[in-house]
Amino acid sequence: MESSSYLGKRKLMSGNGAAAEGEPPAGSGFQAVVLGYDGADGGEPGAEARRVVGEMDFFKTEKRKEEEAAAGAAPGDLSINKDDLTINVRPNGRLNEENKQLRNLLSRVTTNYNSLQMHVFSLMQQRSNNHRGLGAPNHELNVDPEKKDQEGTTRQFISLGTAALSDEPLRSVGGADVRRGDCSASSPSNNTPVDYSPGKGNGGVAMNSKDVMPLQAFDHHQRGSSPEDPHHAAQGWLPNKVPKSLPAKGPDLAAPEAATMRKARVSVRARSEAAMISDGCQWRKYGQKMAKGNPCPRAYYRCTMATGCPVRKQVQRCAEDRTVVITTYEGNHNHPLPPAAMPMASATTSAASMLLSGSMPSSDGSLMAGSNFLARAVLPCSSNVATISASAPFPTVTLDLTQPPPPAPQQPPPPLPDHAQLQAALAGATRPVAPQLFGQKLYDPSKLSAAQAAPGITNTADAGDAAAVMASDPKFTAALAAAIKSYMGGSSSGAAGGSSGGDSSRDDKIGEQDS
DNA sequence: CGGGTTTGACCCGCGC
DNA sequence: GCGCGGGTCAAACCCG
Repeated sequence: MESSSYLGKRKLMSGNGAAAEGEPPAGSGFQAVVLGYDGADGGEPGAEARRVVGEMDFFKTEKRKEEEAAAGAAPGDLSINKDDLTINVRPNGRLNEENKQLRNLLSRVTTNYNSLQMHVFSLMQQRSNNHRGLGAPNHELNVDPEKKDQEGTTRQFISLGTAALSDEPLRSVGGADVRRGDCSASSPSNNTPVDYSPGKGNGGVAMNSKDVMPLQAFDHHQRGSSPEDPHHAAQGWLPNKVPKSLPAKGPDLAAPEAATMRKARVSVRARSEAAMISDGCQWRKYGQKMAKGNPCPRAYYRCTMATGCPVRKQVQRCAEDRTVVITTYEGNHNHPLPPAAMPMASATTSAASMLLSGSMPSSDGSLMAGSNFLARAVLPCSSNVATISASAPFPTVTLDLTQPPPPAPQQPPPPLPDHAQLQAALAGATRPVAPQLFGQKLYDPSKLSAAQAAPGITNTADAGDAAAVMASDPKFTAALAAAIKSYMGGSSSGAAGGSSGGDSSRDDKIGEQDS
């Protein structure tokens, strides 16, 4: 194992080296989560990272919702207010804990939803500006770069909040001793304005509304798995073999659950001619292998945005339809997240976290039922986009963006000129929707050309933008949540995870077919 | 020359 | 115990 990581040796040697594997940038105490960095902008991580995005305090809103939910909830009650939607669930009394989880779930979903929508909004705005020239006269959305930056930062906060929120329940899931009641304390939803200074409740990383946002992760392996294992903590990314080969890594460490959580994956299916969709992150290919049952090779990538980033992803074309690229994410980033990577990051993070929290062994039917109900109520627009693989070894959320969307749920069209195209993008994510219009450039139009002219990075332009689009799709998140809920319900009813098979990303999926 | 990719070997878990 | 398949390693190679 002392081989450290490949990255450490090869690429990160300078900073991390075999010896320098002190600790992940974000520290091992908590897990910063991010998915993605704009690789297309590639070569300029610093510059990219420096881009500031706007800011908007969604946490307050989020917190308010939570508070409302909590306040309105008499002991034994769960009241959830979302806009005009009110859900009252009256569990059997012993579900308080689960109520908390539900609230967290709701928060995550809601926040993520908002985040994604904001991002889409931003995309459209950017697109609009780009097309009309940045000086588009007093369009209400046409703001100067600085303001844009602020907005972007806001978005980051949003996503950060999502991640942070999503983290807590996971901890609950992960450890028996989790600080369940700790949720509010460690999440950004404190009284104080969002403050991510180091050492603050969320174990945070100083952000100061600048640059990229570190996200707390749903990935527990580092935080949860073994604080007492310095190597792991320092390692950054854990070779799969580690957990596998350490079955009893601390008999007292709730190994099975931890292992399961650690392995949660989020798979995204999208049509793309490019070899790989760009999700805003920089990746380094470290292997390729022919997978059984698929003539197309599977490529293995590792995030290279930061030393020791544990995130990996697999890219493979679908055997049945080679126009479909299946990207499977695993792990959480341990470094700040650039704006361009936020959509995918938040989506996948939420997906994994929801899945993980939902797969809680102690879950009983009532929780499942409640969750399902919740999901359907809050996310009425969910379609059969998200599915969850019940096949072992690891729970995998599959977001299928290749399928035609169901009858379009009415979405209040933003008063934007090019809204039609965006709508199309959101509706389908099936076609290479105006790929050149969206994507990583959104936060800094001036970088557009540079970004596009950045070859040599494992990133592809068109597919990448398409990915950004799909990741921005509210349905993306909604369907995901619904699918997870559905999955959870199925699991609780005893039909859980009953399959086996080779391709973990495709077989035996329990999908969200209704709603 | 630095950084990324390729590719065969190796390790490990799992099923038979 | 053995074989298979997934995942990773790391030397060799490629490229700008």
